[in-house]
Amino acid sequence: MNNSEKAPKRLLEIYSALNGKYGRLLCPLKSSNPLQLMVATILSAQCTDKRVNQVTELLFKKYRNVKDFAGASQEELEAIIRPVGYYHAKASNIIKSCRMLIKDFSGKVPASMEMLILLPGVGRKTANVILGNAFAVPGFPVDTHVKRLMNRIGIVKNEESPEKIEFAVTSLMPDKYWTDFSHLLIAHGRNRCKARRPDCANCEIRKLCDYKEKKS
DNA sequence: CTCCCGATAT
DNA sequence: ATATCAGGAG
Repeated sequence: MNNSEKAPKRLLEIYSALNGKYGRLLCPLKSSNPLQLMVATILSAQCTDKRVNQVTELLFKKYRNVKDFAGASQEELEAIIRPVGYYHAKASNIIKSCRMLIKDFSGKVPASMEMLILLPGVGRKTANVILGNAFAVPGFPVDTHVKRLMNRIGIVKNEESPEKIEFAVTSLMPDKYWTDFSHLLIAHGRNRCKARRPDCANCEIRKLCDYKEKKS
């Protein structure tokens, strides 16, 4: 018994309390391969996964592989992804990233953080989504939900950077839990611990959380 | 730090 | 009308 065994206790209790409450854990982004997951995750910035999935259904019929995306017309790609917002930057990043995949990565999405974040439009959050969901490599993506919940629960204080939150959680929890834990936090953030009107009265982890709902 | 940006909920 | 959504780049 040492400190490294005691430290993860609180996060593992949260994990256990949430596990199974939101059905089977699935990646919210519909995709059937690493390339599609990379594209879908680039599109997901500041947009609901529901809308991303609506767009990708059409998108993946028109563009079926890395070469299709690398040779895509900027205008045609923008027209398809427009509903997700930031369409100019996202279309540009997808085309540039796929050209880089062909030029520098043998046409394949790399399975390492250092390589993934070299791709335009791919930061640590997107890279961790790809690692965890496409390659089964341990990754803990910190999105808006994870950031909000980790602050409310009290794992971190006062809106620390996503990177600090990522390192705080990954240092307190065995890597085998990271990907599933991120899915649990996202599901909980969407259904219960919402940004606007958190349902603390019915919260499964009320006892494990520092946040108290304000009564107006 | 600002900017990028459309669709939905409140 | 405003806040929010699986963020990232300059």
